[in-house]
Amino acid sequence: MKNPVRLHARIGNATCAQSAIDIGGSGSLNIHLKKSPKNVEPRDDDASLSSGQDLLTRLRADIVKHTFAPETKLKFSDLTERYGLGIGTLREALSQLVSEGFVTLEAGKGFRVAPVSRRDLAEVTDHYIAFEKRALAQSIAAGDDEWETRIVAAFHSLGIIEDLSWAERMRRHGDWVERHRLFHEALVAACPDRWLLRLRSLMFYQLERYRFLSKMNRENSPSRKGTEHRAIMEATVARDAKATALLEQHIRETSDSISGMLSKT
Amino acid sequence: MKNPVRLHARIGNATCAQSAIDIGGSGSLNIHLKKSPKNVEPRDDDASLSSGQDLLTRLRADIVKHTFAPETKLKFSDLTERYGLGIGTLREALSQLVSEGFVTLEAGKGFRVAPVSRRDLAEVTDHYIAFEKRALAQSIAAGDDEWETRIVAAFHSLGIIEDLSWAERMRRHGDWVERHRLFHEALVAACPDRWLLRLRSLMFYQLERYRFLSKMNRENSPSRKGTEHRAIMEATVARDAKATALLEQHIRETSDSISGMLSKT
DNA sequence: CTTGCAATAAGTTTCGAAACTCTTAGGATA
DNA sequence: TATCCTAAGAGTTTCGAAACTTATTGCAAG
Repeated sequence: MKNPVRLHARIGNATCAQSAIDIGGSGSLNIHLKKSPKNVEPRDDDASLSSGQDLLTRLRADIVKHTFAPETKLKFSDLTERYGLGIGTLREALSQLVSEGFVTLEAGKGFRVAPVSRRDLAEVTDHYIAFEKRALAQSIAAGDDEWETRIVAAFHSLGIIEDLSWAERMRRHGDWVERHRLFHEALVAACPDRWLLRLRSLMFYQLERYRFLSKMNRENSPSRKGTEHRAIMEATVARDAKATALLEQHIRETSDSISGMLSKT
Repeated sequence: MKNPVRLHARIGNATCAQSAIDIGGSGSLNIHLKKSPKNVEPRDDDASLSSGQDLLTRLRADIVKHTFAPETKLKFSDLTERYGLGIGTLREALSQLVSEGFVTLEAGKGFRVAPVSRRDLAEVTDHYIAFEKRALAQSIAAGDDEWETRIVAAFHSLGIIEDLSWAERMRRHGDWVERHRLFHEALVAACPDRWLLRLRSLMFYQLERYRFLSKMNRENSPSRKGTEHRAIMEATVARDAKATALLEQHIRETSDSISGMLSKT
């Protein structure tokens, strides 16, 4: 039970923490520069941030995935056991999630998962569409070869899962979520407006929480998604202005189907 | 040396009425609250926010006011002394400011005040204008008598300071900042889109940091501001659609003048 | 049965110390 | 002089316990 020596459990997994509000140019585009093997490097790769930042990613993912249902009370006694981290570290991560809108904090009553509603979904959808359309337009205007290539790669990676059978897709849903996010990030990666990317990212994660509902309850026209993604990808790479319209339609259709589910509540 | 009893220094009156610029130093009063087991003090006053949330406001205000210059390292040894709070509490507040974009965090290197730049100002300005224009339009469409009245009141309160002489205005600059914020909040208060208000607020505070630069360095056409505010107020209350155009011009002029200052850097 | 009110339990918030990391200074070696 | 190694110092990150607050229970009185 007791742990006399504090050992920062540094598991070597490469799940790097990408903050939803990541501004910096920590893009995956960066080519790894090989360093001389004889020299000692202060840090191997990009700073796999401290366990606190890692926790932020895990907590947000668990809320997005509805591991914690909306309005669930987040008790520290439960959280410390689940994540194996101290109270202070947990408070720090939860505070950031308050700023991002995933968690609410009432003085003296602790933290709760933020509620969901049809109205909230409608707002998030509208803002996300507005951000992503503008970011995509700017990205199309400014993107270079590397940007194009990354989109094609991300689309292919996503398509591998979308072409699977229903059962297999459900089994690898975690992968789908990750690759879907990377695909949309690749589309807008060349946008030079850092704040626009930041705001887009904020809304993306909010919407992802609703998006997960659709996967949990029912499957919505699976093959269609893949077709839409392809059309968006092709129009974008062709620098076709109608890419933004396709993107809007793609997002809105998904949100509308989710909104229908929420009405039952 | 040790302090066996933790006494939350509870200064018994309104704490946040005027955000005093001079917070540090030895200003902490030593109020001894004897805790008798029988006597309970349930109705001391309306319990204000926890000291942690209060700290968040103070820290943000100090960054906005350039009490901590951009890119300043925020050392806990300094902060604990200045705010009289523990490290954990400070980390919690700083984490939220990271999410809001006021502070950056590098693993192992601690917190720093986020940098400012001409480009960042341009982005923040554009987003803020877009948000506020939409929020104002929706507010005009949905506002009721109470909303109108609040705007008129906020404008009057702001005008009292703007009509003062230059020296007097500078002396009460803290009041001006507060009332200016309340005026703009009143304008959009009837907007039903919660996320739009949230995003607007985020950009407002970012812009306020830049706005403070203009006051610190030089005065920019003082009487004009008041005229603009009046025009915006009147158009809004009249539900005139050109209110948004006036608002945009008002914001952009301010930002442009600040941008000119930043170019020297 | 309902209400009021202690006493207890459950949970939150704060704090400082210890573990850990990064930087810098000093000195030895070639 | 330049380079590398070590150690001390400064600063950060984490953790759990103690102080504090809210919710629940138990019990007596109306």
